[in-house]
Formats: sequence, C-alpha cells, structure tokens
Amino acid sequence: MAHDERRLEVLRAIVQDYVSTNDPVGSKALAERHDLGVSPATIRNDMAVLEEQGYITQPHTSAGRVPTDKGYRLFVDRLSAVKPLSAAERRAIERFLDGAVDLHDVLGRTVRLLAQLTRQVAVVQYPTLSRSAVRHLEVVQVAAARLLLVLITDTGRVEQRVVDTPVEVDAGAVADLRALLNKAFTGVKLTDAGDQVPDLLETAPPHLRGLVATVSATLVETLVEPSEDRLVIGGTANLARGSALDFSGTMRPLLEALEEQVVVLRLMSEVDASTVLVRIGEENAHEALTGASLVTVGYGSADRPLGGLGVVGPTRMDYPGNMAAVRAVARYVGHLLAES
Amino acid sequence: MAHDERRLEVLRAIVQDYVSTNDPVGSKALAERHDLGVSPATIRNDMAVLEEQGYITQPHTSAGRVPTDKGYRLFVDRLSAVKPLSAAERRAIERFLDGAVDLHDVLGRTVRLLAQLTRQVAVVQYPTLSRSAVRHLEVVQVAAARLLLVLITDTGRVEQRVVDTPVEVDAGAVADLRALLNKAFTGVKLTDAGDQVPDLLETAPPHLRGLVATVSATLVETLVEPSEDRLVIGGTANLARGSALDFSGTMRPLLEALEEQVVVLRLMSEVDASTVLVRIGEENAHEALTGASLVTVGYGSADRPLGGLGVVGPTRMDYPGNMAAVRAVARYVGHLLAES
DNA sequence: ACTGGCACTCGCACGGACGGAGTGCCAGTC
DNA sequence: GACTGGCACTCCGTCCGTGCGAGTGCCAGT
Repeated sequence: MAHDERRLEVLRAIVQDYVSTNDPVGSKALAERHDLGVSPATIRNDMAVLEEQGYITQPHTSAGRVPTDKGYRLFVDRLSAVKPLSAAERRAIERFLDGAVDLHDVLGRTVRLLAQLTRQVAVVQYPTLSRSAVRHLEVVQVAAARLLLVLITDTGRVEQRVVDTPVEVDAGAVADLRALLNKAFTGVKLTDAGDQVPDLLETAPPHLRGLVATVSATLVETLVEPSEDRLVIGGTANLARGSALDFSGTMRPLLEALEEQVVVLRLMSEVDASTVLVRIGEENAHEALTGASLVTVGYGSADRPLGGLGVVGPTRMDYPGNMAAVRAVARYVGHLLAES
Repeated sequence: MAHDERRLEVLRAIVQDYVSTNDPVGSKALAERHDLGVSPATIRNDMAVLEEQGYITQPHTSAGRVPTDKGYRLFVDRLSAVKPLSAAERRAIERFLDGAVDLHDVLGRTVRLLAQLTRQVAVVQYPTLSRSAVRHLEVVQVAAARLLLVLITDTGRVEQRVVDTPVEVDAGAVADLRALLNKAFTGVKLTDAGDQVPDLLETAPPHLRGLVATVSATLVETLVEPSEDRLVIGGTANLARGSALDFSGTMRPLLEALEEQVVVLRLMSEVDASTVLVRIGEENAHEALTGASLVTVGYGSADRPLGGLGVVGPTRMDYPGNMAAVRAVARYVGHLLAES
C-alpha cells in the first residue's frame, strides 16, 4: 500500500530530523524539509497513526513528535541504508591505526579513533583469552619460592601471574619447568588447557611433580576462566557534550556502568563479526543503560573471533553513521590483529 | 598578634564550611557554627581584610564569601592538619588491595579504591620503566622474519614489542639471541640499556650481528625513551556528581584533558614519595585544569621511586581528607609492589 | 577592640501575561 | 476515499515585575 510506505517515510524523516536537530519535530517543518509531496495536514494524520502504533510520542501536548525506542528499532531494521564512509574517514582509520607498536597501543588507538569518528563513547574489548591459544609460556624466578608466569597468546596478548611455590626452586628447576610447560601447552587453546594437566603430571620427572602441580593449577585456574576480560573505554568527554540534552542530567549512572565494565562485557559477549548489533534504550535491560543505545560488532575473522567493540550513546544517535564507523573499524582492526 | 591568628581561624572556618556545604558562607552562619568567641560584625571586619588580601571573594555583592585559589593555598600550607584515616578506611585499603593477582590488577584496584575513598577522579601512573631494571627478556618467534620481544622489569611490568628482522631466523638463532640479550641486559637499568649495545655487538657471534643489531636497536629505542607512560583513570562518574555545582557545566575539557593523559603525566613526573603535592586551580597552568585541583604523591621507596598517583577534583575539595587518603594508599601500594 | 543596629544591595524564587509552535478536527475539493 | 486548508485550542517557554531574604558595610556606642 502506498499508504504504509509513506508513513514509514514520515517516520524516517522524523528520526533523521530529530537526530540532527534535537528538537521534537512538527508536521510543518517536516513538510518543508523533506519533499514528501503531501501537506502538513496529511502528515499529521500519518503521525497520529504512528503515535498510536507506538513508534513516536509527543513530550507534551502541542509539541512535535519524538521517536520512541520502538520507532528507532523500526528505523534501524528497515529504514536505514548503511552510510558508506567518506574517503577521508577511511584514510583517517588507516592513518590512525597504522604504526601501532603493540596490542595495547592498537586498542588504545582504536578506541580513540572510534570516539572521534562517532563522537560517542567508544568501547573496545581486549581479545578474549578463551578464544585464543598459547603461543609461549615464560617462567621467571623473582624470589626463592616465587615465580612469575608470563603467557603469550597467538592474539598477541600477554598475561602474567605470580605463583608462590611450595618449596624453594633453583635455576635448573625453572628451566625444566619452562620446557615442560611449553611442551604441554604451546598451541593448545586456552579453554582446553585443563585437559593437558594429567598428561603433564605423568611425564614430569618425580622431583618436579609438586612444583608442576602447583604451577599448572594456577595457570589453568587463571586462564581457563579468565574472570576479568578487559575493556578499553574512551571518549567519555563526548558524554558531556550534549549531556543535559541527551541524558537529562543523569549521565552519572551511565559513567558508573561503564566503569563497572562487567555490564558492558556481558553485552559484548553476544557479538559476532558478521553483523552489527544495535541495542536501543530499554532493550538493554540494565537500568543505567536505559536511555542509551549500543552499537556493537565483533572483530576478528569468522573462524577466530577475537572480541567486540562498539559505541555507547544516547538513543538519539546517528545509527547509520555509527554502524558504518563501527563496522569499518572492526574490519580494519581484525585484519591488523590477524596479521601479527 | 591575636588578630592575625583569628583571621586565619576565620579563613579556615570559611574553607571548611564552604567545602562541606557548597554555599558561599556568611558572617552570621560562621559565628553560629564555629565558636570563634566574637560576633558576626567582627567577623565581617576580618572577612573584609581577608578579601582585600585576596584570600576570599564574593561571587556578587550581598552573597557570602568563597575561598580563592590563594585562600585554599594558605589553608593547605598552614591551616590543615593531616586528618588521620579511620580504622575502617585502613581496613578498606587492605581488603581492597590484597588479593590482587598481577600488576594490572593492583593498579586497577588502586584507582577504584582511591576514587571511592575520596569521591574524586583517581589517577594512577604505571610504574615508570625508566626507573626500573630489566629482570628478564623473552624472545618469541611469531613468523619467519618477525619476533616478539617481551620485557619483564623488576617492578613486575611487562612490555612487548614486535620486531621485523632483516632476514629469516631459525629456532636456534632465537635461542642464541635470547641468551645474548639476557646476558647483556638482565639487571641493567633501562636508562642505561643503550650503553650495553656496543659490548653486546662485539661479543655476538658474527652470524648473529645483524639480527642482534636490529633487535637491540628496537629494544633501546622503545625502552630508554618510554614515550608513552601509561595512566589508569577511574571514578570519572564522580565528576558528574556535583558537576553543575563544581565545574559550572564545563567539565568537558577536564574529561578531555584526562583522556589526553599527557597533561596529567607531565604533572605526575614531578612527584616524590615523601611529600604530598597539591596543585590548586590556576597553579595548574594547563587551561582545562583551571578550576581543578590535583593532590598527588609518589609511590615506591625513596631509593626506588616507581610512579605517582593522586586525585583530581574541584578546587572546592576536602584537602586534608584527600591528602591523607592519597598518602595512605601510596604507602600501601609502595609496599605491595616492593615485595613482589 | 569589639558589638549591636541599621540602611542598602543584590540575587533568586514566585507568579502572571504573552507569543508561538503544534495539534486535532472538520468541512471542502479532486 | 484520500488529501487539503482553515480554525480553535492547548500548552510550553520566556519575559518581566515584585517581594523576600541573606549578607554586607558602616557607624555610633561600650
């Protein structure tokens, strides 16, 4: 029906105008700025229907309309074409990310880049340990009965852990331990690390058994259940930009939730690399994120997902633009990390 | 002169009241809440003098007085006794920091702890590389002509760097390289790393010279000049708490400056572990920090300073309390890191 | 040197009036 | 049946004037 179609067109126009102006948008302004080919009065009728269906709402009688979460959802699902990035933006991505010296640097640059491109708060998850494999294990003695374990994964991530040994160890034992551990764990996926332990204990020379047991216990415990995945956050200054407008002064819980990390991490865990995931307002369950939207996507290749990244902002955000930026950055980061 | 003494007493009272109420404080309220033994009228005279001397100011005629930066400075220098922490707070520090599993964790906990104790934005500097020494160097081959260097310092910090080698290397060469590097650098202060290179090159077997040269160049370059020291920041949500009140809505530049890191890092570089350094408002030179105060102190022992930590907040802050908290936390962290 | 009293100054909160934007509805037109 | 122009109505945001209260500076008195 030509009817419904125009109504959707009206919704799209409302979302676009509202996002760019931040004012509730009225029928007259709509008719002027978009050539829908109909008069304001007609638009008013359409808007009445849209309101009844729950896609838009008016803050108060005799104000313009504002999209609801449901309205944004429809917009994202059906009305928004992915906005291709400008050449300048593509170049910015490359220039920004090339020349990063290590993983930490890559992620730091990524988060700054995303924040800058989208003018939102950016969030990047460290490559998840559980999805990667052991590349190398290093054992360093720091005291007579204390060792430092350093784990290097094939995603370039480095993890360290201090272990107190039951007895004092000497340099020879450390070297043996290092060899044993590397033999047992190198190339093994972190999630499977636990399975190696029995074998390892059996092949270990008797005088090292106790030591190996202690060390591998710590290793498995900290690696198989990487309790705290890390998150890099940037661009919080963007929250202050339109804060009063966008979050009606209550950006505090949002900042707190971001610092908690755990909330965001849970949301991140659902991403995959092929589709950009958008969560709008109330869809976020978590209280502090009501009124906020997340645009997230996984990075890494399909067969080896590494983690997620995205942006957090007011529901009133430029979805097509942010989706495009998030996706482009994720791709580039994925390539970058796949190489190294 | 009993005169001057009471005037200072008045200033102290003004600072205390203003910090706790956030209202400009008038002569009458002062007389009521502090028993200075004189009438409001007398206090008014004192206040007039204090204002003339630039220690306090009134936002507008017929409002109470507010301390100026100069007033806070005097307060901090001469009027504030260090407020001892409560037993509960001491316990909180221990409970919070014990059980940290690695360096990252320690610093993360520290920053959260500080933010919570002071209700301000907390900042913790990673132990500075240049002040520490090499404990171990690890070389891992990640591709035919690409190596991953992992440096472990005696402060427990781990640094990684990727090096592309001029020629392909085999496992034997990697092992030799590892041995050579460790022999040359272990125990050497990072700042002195450059001095070892000539010796190293001389003792290296001819067929490894090129490789050693490349690798040690990268090593020295990235380590002797640790261009980017890292910073952990937390408690930004506290900015939003009284934002409108404390920063008159302009907390954005502050958030930006914090994300820059470089500004704060420069300020951090001046700390030492024995005295708490307070910078008030305009004293901070940097524009975005006008209106903000920093309370910082170094951590680590006198003979081995590791880095700095502190809090950032509005000039209108509880200086004695924050100074006490910052110092206590720094001490504890210093011990914690000295042990490991 | 301190105090009580007094006139004065402002900022701020309250309240009413006004204008404008936007709506819903209805009658008219293609 | 779909669209349009017109119209009355609602309600928000702003502006302005007023009154109040807090706080000051000054002065005369103890």
